[in-house]
Amino acid sequence: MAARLDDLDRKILAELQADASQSLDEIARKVGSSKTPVWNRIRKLREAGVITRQTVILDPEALGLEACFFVLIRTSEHEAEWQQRFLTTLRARPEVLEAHRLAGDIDYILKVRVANARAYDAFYQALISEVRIYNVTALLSMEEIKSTTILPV
Amino acid sequence: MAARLDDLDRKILAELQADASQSLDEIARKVGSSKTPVWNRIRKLREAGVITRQTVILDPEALGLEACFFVLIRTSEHEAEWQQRFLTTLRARPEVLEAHRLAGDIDYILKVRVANARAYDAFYQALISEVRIYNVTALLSMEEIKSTTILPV
DNA sequence: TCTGAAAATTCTTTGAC
DNA sequence: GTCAAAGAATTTTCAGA
Repeated sequence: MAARLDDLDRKILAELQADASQSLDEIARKVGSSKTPVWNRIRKLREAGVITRQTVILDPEALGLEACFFVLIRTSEHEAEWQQRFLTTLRARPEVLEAHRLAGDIDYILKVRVANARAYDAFYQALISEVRIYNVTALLSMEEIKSTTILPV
Repeated sequence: MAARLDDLDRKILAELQADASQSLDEIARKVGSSKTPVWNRIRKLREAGVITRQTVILDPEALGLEACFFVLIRTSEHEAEWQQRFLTTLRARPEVLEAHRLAGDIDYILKVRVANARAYDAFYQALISEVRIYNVTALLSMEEIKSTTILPV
């Protein structure tokens, strides 16, 4: 699964992660190469699935999404049908930014972005009405110390 | 802090979040407008800080970063100096993708991406050697059900 | 695989409505 | 604020080394 990347690939990925709006010329200059090779490598990195998509990062506060919760979920249900419904629900909800199935006594963790505590409660009520859940702990973020999409390459 | 956005702004933001490599013409067509107004709005959304940056999303697996941990941290220290050192440490560590200060009995949560369990342990040892921490619980992700940077607009 | 240049497309600005 | 057009810059392709 892991792609074989050389030093030039890594430099290009670092530049693209830092700022994807840079021109090819600019990236080529910074990584010490020229336009065509950089362009060919980016194309290959896309095809190989290393680069999945290009996007803009928005400021949640500027959109009025001022509350961030991490939700720890324990469930007594472990049947395929239940799990399928739970997954479908999570994927359909735009306020759920992350969802992971965990090892250990906590079964799932979610990261949820909403306008305020009331909006979180609406989400919570909707969730437990759709799927049976044994235990839920919501951790409210007071301060976002760090939040990055930049992976070390 | 929250910017006033109209329907056209929201449509543009949705398109940019979905795929920032689209041309202005394409975005304009999809949102039912034309190039110049779309361009002006994007510029204003940047200036207003709604759009913070443009980036590429990479596949962590393709980079060999196959382990994802959520780390729950309790500390007995609440002095400014300790907190400053802790924050600086987290921000400097590229494997820490998210860090939040929480309300409640758990003080901090981190999201950490590493190659494997051994790499996580190296991170953990480095962290506790740099700052005093009372209690740490690591939750290992078995499956990434959802992971998106797309905020509901 | 890289270099360099040409062709095609897109971005950005301008001025009229 | 919108539209259309034009100049500037960029992306993409394609030879040749």
